[in-house]
Amino acid sequence: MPKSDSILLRNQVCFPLYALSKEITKLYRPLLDRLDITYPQYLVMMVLWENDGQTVGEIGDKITLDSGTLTPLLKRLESKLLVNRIRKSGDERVVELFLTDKGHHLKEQACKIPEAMLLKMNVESDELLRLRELIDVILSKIQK
Amino acid sequence: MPKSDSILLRNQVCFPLYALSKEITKLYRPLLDRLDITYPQYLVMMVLWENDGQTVGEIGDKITLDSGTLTPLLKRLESKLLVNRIRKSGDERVVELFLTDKGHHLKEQACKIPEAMLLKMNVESDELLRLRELIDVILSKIQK
DNA sequence: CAAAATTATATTGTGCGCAATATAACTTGC
DNA sequence: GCAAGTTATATTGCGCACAATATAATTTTG
Repeated sequence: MPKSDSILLRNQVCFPLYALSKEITKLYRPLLDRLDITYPQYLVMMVLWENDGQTVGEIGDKITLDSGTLTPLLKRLESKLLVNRIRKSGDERVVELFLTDKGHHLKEQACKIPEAMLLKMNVESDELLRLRELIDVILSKIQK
Repeated sequence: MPKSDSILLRNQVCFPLYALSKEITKLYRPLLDRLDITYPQYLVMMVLWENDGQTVGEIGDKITLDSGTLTPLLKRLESKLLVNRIRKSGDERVVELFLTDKGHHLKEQACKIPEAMLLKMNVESDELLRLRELIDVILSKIQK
């Protein structure tokens, strides 16, 4: 590729990635609207469904979000009555997140989302698998 | 994969994509800070470097952003004296964007960014090419 | 040619995303 | 045991991202 072409949008690698990420969030939106949560909120709920009672920091590590994003997001989940934010006795700096009954129950509805997304995306599962493998390789190289 | 695993974060395909997109924006940031622009602003500038004098709508189509995002972003580029927003004579609804001299000159610095990013990402160019091909396939399927 | 429909951008409101900073609680060293 | 350093979350400020709506200009239609 001639050097003069390197600044053209169509030759960028990261732009399609940015565009695809946004497109997929848009595909999730109508499904998540029915649960009255957003995509980042859905990520937090998945983390808690797998393991209830995690701290803000543990959740943030898993979904790569910092407290500036998580604190207000978690307060919104609390105002929707999906989680409780409880300061740890013994170390008052730490806030632990616990699912409410409503938060636990939401999992039953959420379970249908992955399959619904596969259908909406209209993509071969083989392609998705290759995409994930490739992304995982690149992510691990970048993050170290 | 058992159905009960489908809601686990580690089994999601879209989460690594979301995470990688954010990571890459973070890699761009120090490079773009030197030009005093953000990643979405950089995308707009690339579109204008390739073809000056495009409308808000044309720019939005190319980088998949709507006027709610672009109008304030373009005003920020204008306040940095990188572009001029000029209402088209003959159709006052249309705003055309023109690079200033400063905007044109910024391209010379920006030309170094793609190569710098490749170095920072520490990824085989072969892998990046495969990633882009895969993403393009999936994007085209989703967007139709 | 005037009312209705369409088009293009702008505005508003909500929710991320993140850097920088603040605050409060805990731990360590002397 | 207390001052200094560290840790965990919270706050602030700015810039996207996008849905919903508004506004204004143009085009279409009867």
